[in-house]
Amino acid sequence: MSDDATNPNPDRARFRAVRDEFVTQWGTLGGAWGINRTMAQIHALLMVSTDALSTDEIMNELQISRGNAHGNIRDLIGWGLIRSVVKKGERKEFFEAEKDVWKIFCTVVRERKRREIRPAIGLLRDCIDRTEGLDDSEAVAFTKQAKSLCEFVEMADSVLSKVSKSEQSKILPWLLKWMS
Amino acid sequence: MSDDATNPNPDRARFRAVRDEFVTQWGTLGGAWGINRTMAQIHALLMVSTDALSTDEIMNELQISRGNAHGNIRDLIGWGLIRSVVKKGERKEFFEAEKDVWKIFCTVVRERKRREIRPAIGLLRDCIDRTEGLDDSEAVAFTKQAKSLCEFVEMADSVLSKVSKSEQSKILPWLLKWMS
DNA sequence: TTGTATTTTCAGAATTACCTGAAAACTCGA
DNA sequence: TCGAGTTTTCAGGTAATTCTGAAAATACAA
Repeated sequence: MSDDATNPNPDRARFRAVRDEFVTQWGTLGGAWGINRTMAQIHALLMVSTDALSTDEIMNELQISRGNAHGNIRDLIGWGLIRSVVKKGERKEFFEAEKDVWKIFCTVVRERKRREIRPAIGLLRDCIDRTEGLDDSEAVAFTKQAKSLCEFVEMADSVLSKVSKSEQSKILPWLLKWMS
Repeated sequence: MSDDATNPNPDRARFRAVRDEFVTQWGTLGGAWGINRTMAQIHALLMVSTDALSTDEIMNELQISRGNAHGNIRDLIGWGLIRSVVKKGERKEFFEAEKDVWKIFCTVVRERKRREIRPAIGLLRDCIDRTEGLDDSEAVAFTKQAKSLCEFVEMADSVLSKVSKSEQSKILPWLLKWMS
């Protein structure tokens, strides 16, 4: 009898251990960037999976509840980082992540712009509008600082737009050349 | 009698209202980027203050406890975003923020590189080392994806290093030209 | 329609992160 | 050395977030 049942490919076991550590740590890192830990873990898991996984498989791999898995999967779809796929002959939904790192980057940039950078610009412009011309030395200093911040954030916004809309093959050579 | 006591410069009151909203909202935005809300608020407050503030003044402005103010002030100093200054004739410590937006940006980039990007690179390299050459198709795919991620993060790290070490006056014109 | 598989929802539980306030430690002039 | 002013610490409390699990809703094949 083959020992596959009791002792399958040992390399697979070693791989699993590394993958699990990767998923866990990636989740922790996500936390530092304001991303829900579980959401980052699911994303990590799908990024390194060769095939699409069902909600149940994700629940099992990460040892989380159905509700938790479901919500974070929906959030990831909302971010555009994963998509649902159908497997023929299966009624379940399966999920797969975009694997291309440059595309992932562009997606994250686009969403963060929309969710956080735009609101920040709105806030700053509003603050400037409402304090511009006030007769108070502190107010004058405030407006000046708000304008500096606004200008900077708007510039960052433009740069990110350009970068995330361009082709990786166009930008990378530029950067590498410039960085030398 | 002048009505200064009962009705001081009304522009100052309007300014205060806007400033308070700015500080509050900036704190909320910080949350989305993994930054403690109070820390972001203190930073916002000091960024738009004309003079350095004491711990007690910060406590009063933000209505927070001494311990909370103290800890977050120390964290901001740890990030290099604010510094303590001495006022002659005063025993208290006062704090002021760097106001130059480009310098703030460079400081944040430097710290985030150190605290999060470097550890991410460490994790990825470790995962690659430990799965390279394993005889398992999933492991091969994992290693490949980890290499892509690692390459990307290392590139981002280099770019950020270059940008944050360069002069604003050198980078900005370049960016603006490139973006046109 | 009916039964089964699957997804979605959400109230309450659990966890985590954050904050408070008071006491201890420290600083420094007198 | 003393004492008032100031900073630091931290045990315990609070608030915010995240997670669970079971029930309800939905989808679909027969």
